[in-house]
Amino acid sequence: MEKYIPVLKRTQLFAGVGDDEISSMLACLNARLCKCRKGEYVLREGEHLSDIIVLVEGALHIQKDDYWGNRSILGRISVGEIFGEAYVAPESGAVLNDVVAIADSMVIFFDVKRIITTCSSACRFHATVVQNMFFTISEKNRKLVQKLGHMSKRSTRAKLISYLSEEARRQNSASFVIPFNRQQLADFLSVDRSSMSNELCKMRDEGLLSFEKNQFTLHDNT
Amino acid sequence: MEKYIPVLKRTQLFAGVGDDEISSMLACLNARLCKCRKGEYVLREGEHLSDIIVLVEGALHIQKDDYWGNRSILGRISVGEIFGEAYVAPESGAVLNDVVAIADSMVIFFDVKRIITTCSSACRFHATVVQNMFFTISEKNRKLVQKLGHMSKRSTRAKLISYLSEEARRQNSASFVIPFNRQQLADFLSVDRSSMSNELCKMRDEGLLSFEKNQFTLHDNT
DNA sequence: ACAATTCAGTTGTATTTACAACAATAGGAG
DNA sequence: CTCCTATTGTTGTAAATACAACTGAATTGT
Repeated sequence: MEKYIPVLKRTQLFAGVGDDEISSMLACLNARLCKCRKGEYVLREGEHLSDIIVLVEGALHIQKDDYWGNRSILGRISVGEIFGEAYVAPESGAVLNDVVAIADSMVIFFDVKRIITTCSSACRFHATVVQNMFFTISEKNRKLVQKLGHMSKRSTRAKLISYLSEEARRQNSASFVIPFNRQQLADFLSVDRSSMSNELCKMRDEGLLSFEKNQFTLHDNT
Repeated sequence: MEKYIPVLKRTQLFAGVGDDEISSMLACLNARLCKCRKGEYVLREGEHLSDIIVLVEGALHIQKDDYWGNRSILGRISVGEIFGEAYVAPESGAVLNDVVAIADSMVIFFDVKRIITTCSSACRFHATVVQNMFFTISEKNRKLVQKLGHMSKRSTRAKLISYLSEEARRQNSASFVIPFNRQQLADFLSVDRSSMSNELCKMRDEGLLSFEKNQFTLHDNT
């Protein structure tokens, strides 16, 4: 497990914690290293979970099969990311998605109870990790709320307006760069790329905004 | 502030904590009571926040104005609920929505740093509150992920299938009751009620499922 | 029993979207 | 330079949705 300390050090969860401290915390937190070959399940829908998991090698897919067996891929987990944090509350019930290794992977399980129950004294940085974990989940929460705000709009245009308004505000400028190309933006907003491209051009022709590649500018229409 | 201890006691945040302990924690956590008259802003978009807030009287709306000034109401906060938890991470940036009192209200602000930094000994239940807060946010997170899963489907039918499959699984039965009427379900999935009703009936006619009022049954189509 | 209200389903139409297919452009690799 | 690919915009059509208006059933309150 020691092998992965440099990786852990770069995660949000262990930010500000030194190598030695991480090493001692691995024991304190009852960390368990787990190898998953490509195609194996890290989490299976219906399981109950009381751990937070960190991916330290490889890559994972979050996927889901509906009642009739149709599969859809909801997201990807990359090295350094944590997952499973949404299921650790006693009342949260079973895991809702499958998590599958799409390459040979290594994950580390941390017992949540051990994390939130600050230990006596042994590891000085335990409190830091608790804070890190809290902030990580808080930040995830914020991103989810934000995305849900865009997605709850009915039309492609409304979704675009919601997203672009947000970015303008976040970057504090009517002119800003987005971190997506057209296909990625369409995927992010769950709309068809060509329809979205079409709508963007209509909005441009109406004078609402202008853009070039990933650079957008919103216009006042006062 | 003492007046609201019975309310606080019933919140998720203070579950399992006695009246006396809550009383002493209010000081320990640097709780600040704040009165908001109807129409006043509890949080304003763009603010920075380092507190978790509990509504103890009244009701609030979460709302948002886009770049061009169009307002939309994203949700309602009722007595006992906590909010603001998505913005307390140092890297999370400014608040993204306005929170407005729709009735004369009372809210209590808790400094997050005080909560996650467990104090020396004074309040025995501090650790319990930390765990409660963590689980509350974790659970919120789970609900958001789940809803996002439904909302990311393109068609009304796919959204319904996603939602109903989930409920069937959660209640561990192909036959189950949903906690919404048709209008509420449509709002939840961000679709038009009549279109949804139409689609539900089509699915019923195709033999995919059957329903009566809020009781749904999914059929195998093997 | 009666009126009023809420709720679910139905229908028709105008609008919007998805989808497929294709054109134009830019950038990179050989 | 030329080929290849990725990206974006464009168009037409079929399908799905929103919207408005209405019906009928169930519920509630008087």
